[in-house]
Amino acid sequence: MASNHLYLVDGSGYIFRAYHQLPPLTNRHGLNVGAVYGYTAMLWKLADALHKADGPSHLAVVLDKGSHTFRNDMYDQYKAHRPPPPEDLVPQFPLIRTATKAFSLPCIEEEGFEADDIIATYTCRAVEAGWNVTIVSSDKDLAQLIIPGQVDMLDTMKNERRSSQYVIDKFGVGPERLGDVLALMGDSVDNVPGVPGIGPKTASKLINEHGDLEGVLAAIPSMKPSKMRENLENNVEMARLSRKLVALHCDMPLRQDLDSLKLDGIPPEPLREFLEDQGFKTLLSRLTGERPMPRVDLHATPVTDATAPAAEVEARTGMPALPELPPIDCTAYTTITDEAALDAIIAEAYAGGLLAIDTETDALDSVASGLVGISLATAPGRAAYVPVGHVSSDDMFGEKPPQLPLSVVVDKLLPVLSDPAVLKIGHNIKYDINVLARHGLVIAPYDDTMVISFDLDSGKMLGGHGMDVAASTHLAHTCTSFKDVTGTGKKQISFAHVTLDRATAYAAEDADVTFRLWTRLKPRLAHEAATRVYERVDRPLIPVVAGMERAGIKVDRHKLAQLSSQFTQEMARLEEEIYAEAGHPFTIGSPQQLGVVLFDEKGLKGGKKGKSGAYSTDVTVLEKLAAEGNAICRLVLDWRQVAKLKSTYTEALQAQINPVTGRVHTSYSLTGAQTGRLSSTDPNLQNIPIRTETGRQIRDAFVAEPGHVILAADYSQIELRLAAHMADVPALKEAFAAGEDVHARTAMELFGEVNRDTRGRAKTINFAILYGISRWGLAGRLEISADEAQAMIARYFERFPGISAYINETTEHARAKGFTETLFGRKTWFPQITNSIQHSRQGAERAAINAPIQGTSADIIKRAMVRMGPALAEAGLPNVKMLLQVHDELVFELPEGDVEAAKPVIERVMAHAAEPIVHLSVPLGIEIGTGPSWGAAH
DNA sequence: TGCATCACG
DNA sequence: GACGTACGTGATGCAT
Repeated sequence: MASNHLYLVDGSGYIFRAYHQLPPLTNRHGLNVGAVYGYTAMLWKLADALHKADGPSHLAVVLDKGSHTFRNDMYDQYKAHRPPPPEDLVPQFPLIRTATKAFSLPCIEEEGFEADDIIATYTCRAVEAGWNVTIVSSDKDLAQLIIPGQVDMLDTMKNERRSSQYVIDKFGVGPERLGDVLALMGDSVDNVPGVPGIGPKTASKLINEHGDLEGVLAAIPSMKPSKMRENLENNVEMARLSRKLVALHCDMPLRQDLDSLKLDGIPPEPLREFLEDQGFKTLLSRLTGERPMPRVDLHATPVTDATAPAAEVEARTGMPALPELPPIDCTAYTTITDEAALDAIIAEAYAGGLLAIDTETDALDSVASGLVGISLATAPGRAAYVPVGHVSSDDMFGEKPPQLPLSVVVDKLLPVLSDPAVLKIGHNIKYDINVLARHGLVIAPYDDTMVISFDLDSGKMLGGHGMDVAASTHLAHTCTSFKDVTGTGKKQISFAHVTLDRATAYAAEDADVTFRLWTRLKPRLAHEAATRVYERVDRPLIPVVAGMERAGIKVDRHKLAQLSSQFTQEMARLEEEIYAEAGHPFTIGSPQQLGVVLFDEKGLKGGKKGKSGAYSTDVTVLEKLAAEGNAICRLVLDWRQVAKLKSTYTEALQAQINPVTGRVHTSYSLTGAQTGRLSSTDPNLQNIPIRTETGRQIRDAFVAEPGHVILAADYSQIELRLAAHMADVPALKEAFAAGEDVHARTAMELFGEVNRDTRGRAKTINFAILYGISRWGLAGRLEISADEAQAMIARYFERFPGISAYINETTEHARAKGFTETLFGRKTWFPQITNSIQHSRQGAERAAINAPIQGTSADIIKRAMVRMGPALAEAGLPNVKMLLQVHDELVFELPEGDVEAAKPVIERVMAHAAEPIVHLSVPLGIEIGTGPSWGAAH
């Protein structure tokens, strides 16, 4: 028996939510239609489920009409505090009606009645008739209507069906008692008063104890005296009124009967016209069947139109549009296998003064991999591939393809690669510098289109600044993907096994694309005031970082192995104890299983969180439970720490030791962090433990060669110093100038006394300021109430007035211009800062507050790195090698005998790295330590 | 592949 | 009408 299933769409509720959660979108009339688009896509999805299991057989959209309802007659404050809808949402209301009509769906609205009551009435009628009902809404009031097995709710934005279990999880009572709980809680949005001091937890507790609201009110005299009893006594009538306000009414007059809501598919014509008018192309193409149905990701931010940048750049900077480039043709490239052809392209490079270059290797690691081929481009479309390390491919039956000997290619390229008259262009040229350095080749001068792209557009390019993203953004070109050439997974082959024609098409394209990118991006540097940061900070850093990667750092394998076995024993011991506490073995590393053990089996209270609905078992939760005396939590915390150290550090690090050099060579990304910081991968040497004693032991495995020592030099409190300078805070500047303990000084200003507690709190607040504070966040960190946190922030701003001005000016600038700048002019873009979704926007604001500070710090240490080599050489210390950078720290390896001479040079270079471009009003403090290992140098 | 967790500045 | 609580990273193990 096919049963009827009625879908009731809460259109008014949906549009508010869609407005805040979906990206803004403009139709051809210039109207913002983001919410309408979301609504249209949702209706499409619902209508499309017609006849599917759980899909609708009947459907109606219900809208609010007018603002005065019988609830206002009951309580004049009802919904009184609600702010007027945002300006660009208002014109979308009528479009909702238009959209619904375009789908030929019934649209129900009654003057003087709220959508909720109409939905309730239809639900009751349908239930009486034995139908199933799905209410498409996320309004918690409507959850009162849920009936297990017959009525449920659908949240289309989270793609989540909600049954009575959802109500029980969220409100502690079933749908039939939800009204009583809501009445006690009140609702600040609808201005339902409720009872002060009673939130969801207390409300559900009371209702579960006393049955319903009247039961609770009747029980007041038997309650023991408390603030809560007092609140209840004083608000009996308010509670009764609230109960009436939240109650849903099933007796509204219905103009359309149930059967008239039948859904019979959607006539295409009015819909097509509507979609065309609004410019909803994706939906339109689905309607006309031009393209297979792509999955619409409603949350995706629209990507920059690949053809737009030139015009956009022109509009923004006045830079004239550049001439068109010829189309990219991957079949037009040549494979160079004889000397004459190589000579010819080198001659072209000399003639034009430009040579784009890209190297292909047999692995991703620039220090360990072998050279397979080099591609060269001398003009857009004019590119060639020089294979040098290809071996037999599958279809060549073991025949090695013809190619020039590596030594010949190296000899021929050597002069042009270092010729000052030929600019070499690479995309991530650090990689090529390292690969070619192992064959004695030096590249100079050079440009790097990846770094240029980063210096122009940091924060704008969602997928990073790699070749594929850069090509599609700036050239509207989709590159041949590496995986298309080499395959993927088990079938993946090394580039050395790729046939020459395929290799040429792929590799020469990269050189061609690099050349084209340079023609597009290089001119923008000057027009967008990014030349200084590129030429004075980032470009000169490239060979310096390349050198650090090649140098690597010596790691004591035995020390790591010894730690590993120590950790293994420790874990085994903890495991046993944990299993004993739990009563059975389980996978401790599985947060899911751990959650079951702690919260279901042992009954600890910790609640669920996160959209997956899983229990959270992170440190903050476990620490709290451990402090309450739950032994198992402390054991799990200890186990986690040791497991982390073992898997991420002692084990993985041993595997990363290069068998040839006996050292670990990390790879730094110059474009990975939006603020301008470096990042480190394979392995990440910027997160080696230091905060705990056990973890610190890992640093002891980073050692110097015999006769040498490790020297670590740190900027002390550099970000706080920069904040003091940039926000112009006299009290902080004085403290730094006098060499005082700034956190203590802050504690004095805020609390009037300095002790361990106040200094610790002051330190937290100082950091909070750098990260863009919210009272909620600070409250959580300090374990105080939001009000107290608010008072503390107010006091901070009062004592350090420059700070609040800095925050306001920085966010204002970011909003107006779209980016922030460091003292050296490095830009970071914040496209989300005008996002209509509140939390996206606020996230961008916090990041914008932090970026100038973090970014200036990055600029300074980068300048120190650039100057360090020449300064040491000039001081007669060529054997001092810079190995690592960890954001505010530089790590060196040097002969023992050089230590005393090197210290003042390193100190001076770091302390004065900002000059002469920037003069800081605070000194930069440097702390230096030395020892046989990295651990000992701290 | 996504999520949770945790290592660093 | 609901959200989710500090900035910036990268690596790992589990579960799907």
